[in-house]
Amino acid sequence: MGRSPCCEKAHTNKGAWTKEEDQRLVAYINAHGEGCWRSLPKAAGLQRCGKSCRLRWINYLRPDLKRGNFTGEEDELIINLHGLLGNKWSMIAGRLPGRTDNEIKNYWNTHIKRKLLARGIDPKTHRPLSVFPATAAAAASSSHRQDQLMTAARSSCSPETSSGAACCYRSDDEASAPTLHDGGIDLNLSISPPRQPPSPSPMRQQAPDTTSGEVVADASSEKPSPNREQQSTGTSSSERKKICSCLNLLGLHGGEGCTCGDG
DNA sequence: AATCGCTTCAACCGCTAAGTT
DNA sequence: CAACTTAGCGGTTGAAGCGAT
Repeated sequence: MGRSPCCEKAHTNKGAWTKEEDQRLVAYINAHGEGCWRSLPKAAGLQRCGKSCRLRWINYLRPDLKRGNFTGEEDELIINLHGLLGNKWSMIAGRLPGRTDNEIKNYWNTHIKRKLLARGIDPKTHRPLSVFPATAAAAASSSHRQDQLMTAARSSCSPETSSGAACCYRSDDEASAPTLHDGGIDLNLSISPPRQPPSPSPMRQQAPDTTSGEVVADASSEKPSPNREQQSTGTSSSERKKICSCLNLLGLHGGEGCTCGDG
């Protein structure tokens, strides 16, 4: 598989976006809809690569984004979904309307990981830590911020939180999220159904409903092409069904976005 | 008030999957 | 069928913000 250069690096801006750039991008997408990110910067008069524009739009400028703190319910949902799907941030984001994969990923790394460690749960395996949390955290994490996590784990692992109760997979607000590590759910699942219903849009474009009605316009008309199945690697229908049944157990079954055939 | 260390998060990078030629 | 092209994903980075001292 060939790999093309992302963009002409010579004449592209990098770093933080300015207000003007944001305005240009929003104006362009409002007028023309999403799609064809490669040519968008030029058409919109932006000195950015398409990738950067796409990211900026998806993570920051999209009008349907829900900004602000995550709720306790969202926390638990993320934890549960992560237990099922692993680091499939885009799939997790697909279950949290108004949240982006990047946002969830950041939130996971900065808040939830620590929260789980404090509860005595390994954030990677979602199982109770069998050794001192900080040690396990260090082993589990490949991040360059291991030391920071360890520090955090130590500091937040007070006698109260590190005692037996902390190992429960329990929400702070007593949400009724099912327990994963002892609930009989197969934690080794690594694939999941598509997060969005298939859409007649270019390449792997997301379903319109995640990108707000007014903006999407007719992105699909710009470059009609067959559907592209969700990127999740080689998901077989039986695997999808398996995932769906797990999501069902969590009360998260995909409904229209589900491709397992169960609806 | 100044400095330092930690946390957060927007943005970048490298890579893969899948459509197109 | 192979090479090319493009969108999208996940990991990582670094600047900015913030609290502690």
